[in-house]
Amino acid sequence: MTASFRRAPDFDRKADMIEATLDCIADVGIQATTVRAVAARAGVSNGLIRHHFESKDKLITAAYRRTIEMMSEPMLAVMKGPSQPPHARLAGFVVASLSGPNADPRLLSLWATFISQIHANPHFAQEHRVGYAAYREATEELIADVMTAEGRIPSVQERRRLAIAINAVIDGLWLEGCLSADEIDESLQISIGLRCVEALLGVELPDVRPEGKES
Amino acid sequence: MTASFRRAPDFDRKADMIEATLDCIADVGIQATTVRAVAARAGVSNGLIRHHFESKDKLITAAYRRTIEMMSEPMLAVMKGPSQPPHARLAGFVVASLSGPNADPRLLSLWATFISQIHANPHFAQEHRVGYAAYREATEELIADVMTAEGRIPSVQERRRLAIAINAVIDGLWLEGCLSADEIDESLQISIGLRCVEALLGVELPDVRPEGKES
DNA sequence: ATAGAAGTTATGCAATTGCATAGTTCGCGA
DNA sequence: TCGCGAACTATGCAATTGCATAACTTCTAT
Repeated sequence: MTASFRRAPDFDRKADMIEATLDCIADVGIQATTVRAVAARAGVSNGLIRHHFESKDKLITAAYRRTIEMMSEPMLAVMKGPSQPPHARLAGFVVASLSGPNADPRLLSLWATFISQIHANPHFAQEHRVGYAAYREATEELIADVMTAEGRIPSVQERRRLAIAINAVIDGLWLEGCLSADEIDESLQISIGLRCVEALLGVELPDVRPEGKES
Repeated sequence: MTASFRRAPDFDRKADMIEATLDCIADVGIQATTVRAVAARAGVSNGLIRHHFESKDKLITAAYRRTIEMMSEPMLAVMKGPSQPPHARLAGFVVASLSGPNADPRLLSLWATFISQIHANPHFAQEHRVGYAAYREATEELIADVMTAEGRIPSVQERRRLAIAINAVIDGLWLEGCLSADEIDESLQISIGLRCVEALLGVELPDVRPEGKES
């Protein structure tokens, strides 16, 4: 009966559990993601999860929030990163969206899991709406900056139309890339993305390589 | 104890159960899609499902196959429909992919559910691979025909690159459209899709309206 | 030091779930 | 018409699951 344990010191154990939840969902699917399975992965007792999260639903919602956070990271890095000319910034965004951690098929599994439940779970719908609005907002800004630098100030409708189109291209390429990561070359995916954006905006973008290493 | 029932006559009761499964998944999510829930929706006893399907897993797999079938329908309609000039054919494909039954958010829920399980369930991976290969194959053909009609015969790499890009645009727009069906206008989505394809191929496409009604 | 608060484990329970089994009813061919 | 196979229902069971509870351990404030 001796329950010897070490109390989680600095880092937050909650984060551990959320990470274990994501691992579980990505590995065995949402159906097999039980409280016990998550606890086993996190290396804690199942009771502890209940101690930190009000319910399983709250745990899953937290996992969704974390997923949105992960997917937004490349975008935020570009927005908050060192100030660059608009064209380089947009190109950097495209590259970041299609490579690095974002190109991980695991992320697609997670994303699809939550998206599939948006209609069934009202909490998810809210999380999604907020996250996606911010995403499109940012894209619109990136695009508008490029157009303005070209001397072609877009109307509100034009801004929106371009943002929808470019987001669609990037999302679609991300999807395809993750779905067949073994057949499709990542750099090909990136160059297609850049060329599409160039074609849609009628501009020329600088050549940017992943990880910020420029040629 | 009286178990009065009508035997399913002409139409296949299996199809009923698959449809009920899809309804269930779309409405309440894969987690709440139990054999009993499906049986209730189909208006049959839960034992009957087991009678027609070897296991729940087989039922779900059948539901996935049906989903792929539904999503491929517009594509097949264009491919097998009345022979049209290549440009009209491609435009018709874009329109069909972004409107009609394909634009239903319910379809996105179903698709996302299965996609999210591809990694966890080997059967799904197989179903996906086959279905998607056929899809890309067909797109490549449509595109190649257009390019050939323009007198610009594309190389194998060029064909593939264009197919990936155009598929990505269509998939991405479909995604966005389904995800925010209430905010985004369907016809705007279609016109963006057509303009994107035009930009990517460097061609001009005829104006096509949904449901095959040309203007 | 020491008490109290919070982290953590172990265990149990009622509800659910997939599947099995036995029995009932229907339709069709001989 | 009659019998037999298949469609169908009803019921039960073992395993699982989310959650509750009780007990124990560690940390921190005083």
